[in-house]
Amino acid sequence: MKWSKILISTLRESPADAEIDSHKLLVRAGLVRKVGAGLYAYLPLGMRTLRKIQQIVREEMDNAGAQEIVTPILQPSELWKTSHRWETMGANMFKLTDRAEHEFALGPTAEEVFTDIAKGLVDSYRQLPLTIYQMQWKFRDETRPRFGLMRSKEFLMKDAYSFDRDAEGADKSYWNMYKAYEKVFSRCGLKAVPVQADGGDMGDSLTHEFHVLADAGEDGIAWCEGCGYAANLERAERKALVAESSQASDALLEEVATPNARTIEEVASFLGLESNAFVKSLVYAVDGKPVMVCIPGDRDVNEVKLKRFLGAKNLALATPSEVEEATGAKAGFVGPVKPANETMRIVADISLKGATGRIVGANKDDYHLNGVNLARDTKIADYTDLTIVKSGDICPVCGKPMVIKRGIEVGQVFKLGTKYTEAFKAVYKTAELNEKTMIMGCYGIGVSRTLQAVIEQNHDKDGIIWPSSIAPYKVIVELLDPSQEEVAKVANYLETALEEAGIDTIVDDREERPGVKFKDADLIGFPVRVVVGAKGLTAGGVEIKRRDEEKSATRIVSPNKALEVIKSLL
RNA sequence: CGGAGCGUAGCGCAGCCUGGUAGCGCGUUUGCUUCGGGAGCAAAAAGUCGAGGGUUCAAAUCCCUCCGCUCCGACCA
Repeated sequence: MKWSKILISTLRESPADAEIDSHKLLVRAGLVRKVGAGLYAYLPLGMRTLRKIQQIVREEMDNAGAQEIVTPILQPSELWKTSHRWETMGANMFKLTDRAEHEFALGPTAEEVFTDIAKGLVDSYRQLPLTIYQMQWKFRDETRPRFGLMRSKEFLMKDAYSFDRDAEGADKSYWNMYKAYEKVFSRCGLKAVPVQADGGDMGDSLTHEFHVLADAGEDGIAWCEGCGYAANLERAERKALVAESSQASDALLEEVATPNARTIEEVASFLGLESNAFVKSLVYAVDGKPVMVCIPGDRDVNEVKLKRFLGAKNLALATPSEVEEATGAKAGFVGPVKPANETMRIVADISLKGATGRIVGANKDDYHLNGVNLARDTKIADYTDLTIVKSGDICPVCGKPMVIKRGIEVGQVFKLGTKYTEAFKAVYKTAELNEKTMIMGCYGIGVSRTLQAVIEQNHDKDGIIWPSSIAPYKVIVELLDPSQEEVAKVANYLETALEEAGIDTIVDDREERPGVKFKDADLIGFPVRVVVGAKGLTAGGVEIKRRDEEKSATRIVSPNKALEVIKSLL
């Protein structure tokens, strides 16, 4: 294919609205073009790579025994009302009505549709297990789309759903998909690591996310170099060590005036103490009731863990007036010792169990309490893991210190149990003629996000470095002097030979100076570059080099040997 | 949704404070020269200055309203 016949437009400068390298390169290399916030058009080069990723996903799904179907983007509200997600997902969905006032959503995911299909089409245990999947555009009303394709309102997702007779079968389906995902990402040239994740509203607890480690990632991951433990910070645990008391355990309660010192740092510097001597107390509004949460002063609450532990539907920090009503003091001076609302539930982080000699808010403006023994002085109902893991925390598996990394989530596998099949009454007949509810799993890959993640993980200062499996074209032939007959002849010969060998090739036949062509080739990142020019031909042939090699690695090869050499480099 | 910033040619920006006929670089088109890592010269096309309203003899510039975009935060099956 000739460059001059393809809609390619590269930019010398980065677009002003791009922050991270992969986003800048997507636009500069002419792969996509922004249509609106979180909305992108895929241009010919971007489209080619997107299709190659899709093809890899498709092949691995098929290899894993999954069957491809496609379901409508426009989904009737009834399905969502059946699972009650019309309300719970509510604001994240694009909802619309037709002229007859029937309600619809643009599908943000498709558990409901697939469950409904399984309910309708699966009658017998003989039809199970079944895994069906689709690749379809998904829509989510993100409050803040960002980073190009990374978080957009419309994106391409592969979603698969498994239906099994029993828990054992569901387990098998889960790990089958898990393995297929490892293959997908490795074939795309990505180093993606599976990490334990939180199930959110989706179902029971077994779930893994596949992350591409990158500083630009939006998720934090606790990572143990020692044993390979990896978990999303939403879920990550640590070996909880009860922090040593900085003061005598039999210290008596003492009220200290701390005027205008609200934050832990302010009080600490006021009293000349370390922040971990403090117990941070926060009041949450949990399904309409106040709950106080106590954690070590140098830590943060993990609201995901808190929400799960409390079994809460809605959870948010209490408003200033709610805080005063519950404790009798303004935020900054609240604590677990005798709050105004004596029946308020108080929960504490596991690392505070048995803690003594602490400082807490006194539930009285401008005062704190020193010498607090939590067991003696408070009515804390539960001690459980409620904090966000920090760098240096102890791995719950092997006991070594962990580090925090950033990751881009490119896929997730979930065990759903019967959450949807029960709601839809998706049952099958067993051999004994009983009715049984199918056990479900769901498995997603962000196809368009994967495209960008590959760039984030494979680029340098000059541009993208495509893995050859998903490059828009595997080979670029730089025809340096299109007007010179001999040079053009060699380039045409190579184009034909490569295309006949099934290798996508683009010939840069533009009337541009060599420097421009080299810069563009590096920017777009074709895996192999073949330079055809008078100088090289005089020196013995064409010049071949991989994108990830230095200039000095260039090979000079006679045109009739070029195909062989190129194949060995892909 | 809270906080901050931006909107001027396809892209990147200046001009705005202090109102007076719209500018620069890149890209595009034409011609000549050049030609191995983003060439030079000459010429040209391209903008209702985000939209609407107001103040003024006069508004890109001052005021009001709205819209869009970006960043930080909250949110994120």
